[in-house]
Amino acid sequence: MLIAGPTASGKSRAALELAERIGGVVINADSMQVYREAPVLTAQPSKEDQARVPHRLYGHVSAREAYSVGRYQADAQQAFDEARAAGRVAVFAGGTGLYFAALTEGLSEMPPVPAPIRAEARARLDAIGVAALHAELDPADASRLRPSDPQRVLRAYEILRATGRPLAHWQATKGKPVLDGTRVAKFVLDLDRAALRERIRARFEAMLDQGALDEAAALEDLDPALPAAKILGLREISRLPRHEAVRAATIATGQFAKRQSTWFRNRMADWNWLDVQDFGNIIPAMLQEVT
RNA sequence: GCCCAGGUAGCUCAGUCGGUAGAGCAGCGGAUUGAAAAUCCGCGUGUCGGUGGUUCGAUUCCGCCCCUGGGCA
Repeated sequence: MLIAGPTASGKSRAALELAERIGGVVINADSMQVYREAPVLTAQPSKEDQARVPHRLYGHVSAREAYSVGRYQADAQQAFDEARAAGRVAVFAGGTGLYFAALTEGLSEMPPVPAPIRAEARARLDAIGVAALHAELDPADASRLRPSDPQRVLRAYEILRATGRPLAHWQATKGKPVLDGTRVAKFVLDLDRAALRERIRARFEAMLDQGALDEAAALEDLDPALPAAKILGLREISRLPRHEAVRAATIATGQFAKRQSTWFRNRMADWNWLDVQDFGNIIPAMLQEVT
């Protein structure tokens, strides 16, 4: 069972209650909840909640590592296989559209890029700029990537350097989805933007009272190039007084929620959409889909 | 009470020598293949405080009123 939804929409709670009812195991599908050092800031399920039902892939890697969709796909595959072997239903819950794509659509097979090449590519990007790096790409990649998109241009450059072939070549191959051949029920939790923003604000206030400042302090020296450095609220907490941090983090998180919604609305249009406004109906609606 | 400054987009402000206005932020829409809580693309959403006057035409000029901030009493 797949439960997607924007941040603060109540996915974790829904997944927990559903898993309890059907003897399932909750598997994380969120790119930031994998980091062990920031359970509060990334809104991971509490220790108590995780004790009620088996949870997988929450805080299972260090924020000082560079995690990725590729690693997620492998981790998710293993967690899923183990759930099945144990005779349990896998309940994937999270807000990362790309991770769900890895589960249901699969990623292209691609060789890993060695760390030295990644470092070198990054240095070159910093040295000559995105547009110039874009000009060095294979035409197949250059034509489909904007010269203003540093992240994708960098990725294409890395792959070209590491494999000698353009990214487009690899992306033309289709990999096997984690849930290939599995019968899945897919749900998107929905809530109107204004209400969501208010929940985000209230949740951030609560995070500050539950140790978010200590988490932020402990990650003060984190390499800004690492994915975990992008955890929402991290920068705001360490640089601003409380009320300004709340305001800034709420805005940043609301903007993120909007991007999530765009993905869900356009890429998960055929999923089962449930309004979180009346949370009581969600679990029954999900159970009805399963039986 | 008097004097000064100001009232323009959700916010902070620019501007129109009279021809109904534009930036940043916020917001909205879209893309999304190993950094995805990332990265990128697109879109001004407005009784120009109110009301009279002058004018072909007023957000702009003039009068009065209201509101905000500062100063003097």
